[in-house]
Amino acid sequence: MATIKDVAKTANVSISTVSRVLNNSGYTSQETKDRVYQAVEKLKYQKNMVAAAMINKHTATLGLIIPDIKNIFYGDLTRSVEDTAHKYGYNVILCNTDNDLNKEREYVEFLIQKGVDGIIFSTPEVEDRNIKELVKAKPELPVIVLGSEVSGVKVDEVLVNNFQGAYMATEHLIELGHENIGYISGQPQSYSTSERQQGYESALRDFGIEPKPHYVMKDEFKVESGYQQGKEMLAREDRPTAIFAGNDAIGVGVYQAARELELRIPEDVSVVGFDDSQYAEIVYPTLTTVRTPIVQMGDKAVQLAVQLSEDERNFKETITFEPTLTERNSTRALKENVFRKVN
Amino acid sequence: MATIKDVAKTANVSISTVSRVLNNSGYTSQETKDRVYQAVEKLKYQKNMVAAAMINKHTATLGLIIPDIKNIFYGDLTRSVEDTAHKYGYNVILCNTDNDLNKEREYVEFLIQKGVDGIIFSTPEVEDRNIKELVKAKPELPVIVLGSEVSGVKVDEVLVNNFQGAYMATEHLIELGHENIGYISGQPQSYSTSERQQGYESALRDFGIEPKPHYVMKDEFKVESGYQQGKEMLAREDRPTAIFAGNDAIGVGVYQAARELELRIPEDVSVVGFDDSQYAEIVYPTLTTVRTPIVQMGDKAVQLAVQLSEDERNFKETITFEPTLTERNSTRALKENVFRKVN
DNA sequence: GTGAAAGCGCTAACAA
DNA sequence: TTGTTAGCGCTTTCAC
Repeated sequence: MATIKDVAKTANVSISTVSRVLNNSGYTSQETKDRVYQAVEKLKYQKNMVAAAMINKHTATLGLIIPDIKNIFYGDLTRSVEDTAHKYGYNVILCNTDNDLNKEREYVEFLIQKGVDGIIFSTPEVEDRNIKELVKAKPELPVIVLGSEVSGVKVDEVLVNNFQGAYMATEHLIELGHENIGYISGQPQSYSTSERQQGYESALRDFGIEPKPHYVMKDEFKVESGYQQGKEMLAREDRPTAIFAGNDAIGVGVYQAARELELRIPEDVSVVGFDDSQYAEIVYPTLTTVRTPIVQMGDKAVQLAVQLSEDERNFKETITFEPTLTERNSTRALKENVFRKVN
Repeated sequence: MATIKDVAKTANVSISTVSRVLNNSGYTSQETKDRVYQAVEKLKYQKNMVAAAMINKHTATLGLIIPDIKNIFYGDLTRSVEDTAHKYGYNVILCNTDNDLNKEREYVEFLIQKGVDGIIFSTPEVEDRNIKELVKAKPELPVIVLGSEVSGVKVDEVLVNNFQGAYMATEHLIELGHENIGYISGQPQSYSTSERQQGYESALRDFGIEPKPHYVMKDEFKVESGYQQGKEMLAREDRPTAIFAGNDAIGVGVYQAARELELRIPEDVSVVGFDDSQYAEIVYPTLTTVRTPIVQMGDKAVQLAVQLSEDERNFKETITFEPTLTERNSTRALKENVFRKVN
């Protein structure tokens, strides 16, 4: 592979001149510029970025840490992150942790050794000690947390308003006349799970409905988990007439459970999901769900990372995006709405 | 950040000694080893891999080029690739091209400048000029093509037997008594599309059924495309009683089309997909589909890339994996099977 | 405007 | 067994 030396030689200039024209730094005459570009062309020279990175301390690479790319939510997120990164001239190294903090730590170390310019975490844990340690150990490294808050340290966060989303979902159901509304969600220790629960309960109370503890179940943000929990909740004597699922995958699991119990959706049970992932449009009936503006969020996270690494600004900010409700066909009016907002 | 110099200083040895113990190369006494490790511990030293890479010409990074990570097929694939890469101590840089060859070229250049140790292409194009150019320009760079053949150049390929998979799908349908079987598939120029078509037609012929050209449609490997094509094909007077979809996404689109036309699956129309992606288990009824051993394929691709980069072996090989049929609930017997294999 | 030279952090001869 | 030294390919002062 041709190096800068080769270019210098064939262009009959010094390597510093080559560097200058290629990086547009310092003065160079048009004539030498031309000569250099010709040489570059001729030798098909490509800059060795690892050599450059050694000096610049800039690798144009971002790390993205997620639980699992097979999960379509993270597919959408990753695509958005990669797209904006690419727009800014960065690449992204993908890391799947399966929510395993040890695996995550390994990845973080590796990324640091490789000199990435920033790390974007999209991990559902509130108590992520890796993030805390990292932020303390390397305060100059841009760290963006996407989708959840981390307790105890200040980092840049880009969030969706989970409370509001859950509130909207629940409110929608209440306005349709539902009173017995279940909440089936994912990891109990996850930020989203608890924020959404608060929104759900808050909506219930605001309409004068007392939340029932046995209408709340939590396990994992997965189809299988939604199925198991759904089967249990829908098999109850006093089964809810509507279920607010912590995410779309759980919603899909609830569909399966309902089908097994010969309950029709939405006739016998309404369901609302969260995320507005691809699942929502693929299932039948299509799933009413809370839309997380995932593309904008991924975009913003990368923007922050890039700014942090290039401008070295350093105020930790929290940016919250507002969700919207996407109404489809998995909910229906139970009866005329008898509930009115009391608070 | 602590450098090797700092470690050398606090351990009271030379930097080459530090390098030796950290890389387990050459002789070092236990005592110095201990001292070095202590210093490393104390300073929380992490090796700067970009400096090392400059000498080694080894970045422990692989590039993975796919059309779109949002497509769940590539989600599964990417996960498998990343997992094995991680097992071997490599990271993967993800690149989404949207099948845009210009975008792909950009990525390839970037990856080369960053000195990746290999590139895995999973692009559906047979005529990918980027791959051809790359292989010619840098024959020493490990290039693995995953899931499709590239005409005109020798590269390492890991494939699924598309012909056989399509044959099995079609045969399954024929054995169920279907004669009028449609084939709705993706990009006409894609390797998979044509291989699968051949398997489909071959099965038909082997059972004495003449393929009908108007039962074959091709557009894109997407839900929407399956829906549009499905609507058209199922609206025909002589609509097929079964459809072999080029992949699961198309199969899902066919479901939607059938629903719109008030055709029941599998009562009125049977459908078989390809890939055995997550979609297959989520839709209702669950989708019978040809299972691509995607995990093993991703795994193998990485193995090859790693071997190629570390051992510098260099025989271009083609590894073909055999698909299997996963029977679920989207197909049913039309009548007693009247077809017998004639060839 | 341009070139010489130092040095980024590390590895690998080569000496000792 | 350990240290000295020469680079890897590039950027960037600092002279000229």
